[in-house]
Amino acid sequence: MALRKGKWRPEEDHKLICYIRRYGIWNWNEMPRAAGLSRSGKSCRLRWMNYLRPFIRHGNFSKEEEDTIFKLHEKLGNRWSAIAAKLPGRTDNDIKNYWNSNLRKRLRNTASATKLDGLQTSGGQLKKHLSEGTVPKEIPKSSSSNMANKTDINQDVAHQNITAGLSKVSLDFKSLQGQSFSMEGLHIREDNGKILHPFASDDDLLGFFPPMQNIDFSGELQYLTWHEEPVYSYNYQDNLFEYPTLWYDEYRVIEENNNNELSELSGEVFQSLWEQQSCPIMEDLYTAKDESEREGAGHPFEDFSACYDSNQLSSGEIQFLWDYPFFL
DNA sequence: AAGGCACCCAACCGCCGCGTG
DNA sequence: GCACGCGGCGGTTGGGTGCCT
Repeated sequence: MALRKGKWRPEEDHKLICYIRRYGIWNWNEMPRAAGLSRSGKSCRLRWMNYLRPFIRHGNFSKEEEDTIFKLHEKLGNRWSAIAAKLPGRTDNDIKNYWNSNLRKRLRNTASATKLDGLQTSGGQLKKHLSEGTVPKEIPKSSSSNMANKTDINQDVAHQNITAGLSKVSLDFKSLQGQSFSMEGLHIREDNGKILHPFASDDDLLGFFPPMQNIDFSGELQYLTWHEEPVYSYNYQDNLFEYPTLWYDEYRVIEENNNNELSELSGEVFQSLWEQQSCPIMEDLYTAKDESEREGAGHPFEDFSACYDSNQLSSGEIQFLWDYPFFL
């Protein structure tokens, strides 16, 4: 099949995010096929690394970030990935683009202004910087205290990234009976002996699942983002975990009333994209198993039923291991 | 209104380093 | 030591958009 190129469609993003959240990143070249994507592995990797993975921010570079980029670029040159490593949430591609479209231009202006001033340009320093495109911008002294605060915040974010790097939860199997939970904070809900389905209104104990038709999108749609929140429920009648794939949508609608006043409406929507399907939780346990057991399988998890042992489950401990963090 | 132009940025391409057999 | 495959990186491209004439 011919590989698709160009802009990523929303449904392709859905597929990639869903796949990585369930199975993690195991091989970029094989992944597109397993995820049902007609994309190259490189394209998938790029899309994930630059746009889809958690904690990515786009646009609106702060003054502190700009200063940091200038400073690091002076020190490191065009090593965008090294610069990005110092700016949590920013990708090398974003920084590179921002540099090429904004900062470099500003730098040139600053450089010419300096030249015109006829001021001391020590030795061939400016010439060297200009040829390398690395003329440093002066860092305002007044920003030093702000920088210190920013650094602290960034360190916190970095710490969050590290601690979220591997999600691991152990639970006694029996304690899960009759309950539904998600990996995000383990939101446990009693189901009174019924199999939970988040869209069944009588199960909506916390009011988290407004039906789609009650959401008013009549205003100008400012943005509509989404992320998947996997919610498992354990069906103890059939001794199966069920894995209804959910999409947790965040939306924001800006509306203008008769007085030309803008008001904002925001909220959340849960939506199930596919039929609820039975899925032994072992599918995820399999991620922790020996790589060699996957050999020969067209898909690393297609043979997950081999390690599904209900006897062991009903008396043992459930352990969830994820290669990738769940979104906070 | 239409064409030309510059700019932005998402995505592609080619190269390189590293790990593995 | 060598070949190969994969992932990462930086340079570059090209489509979309907005501004100017």
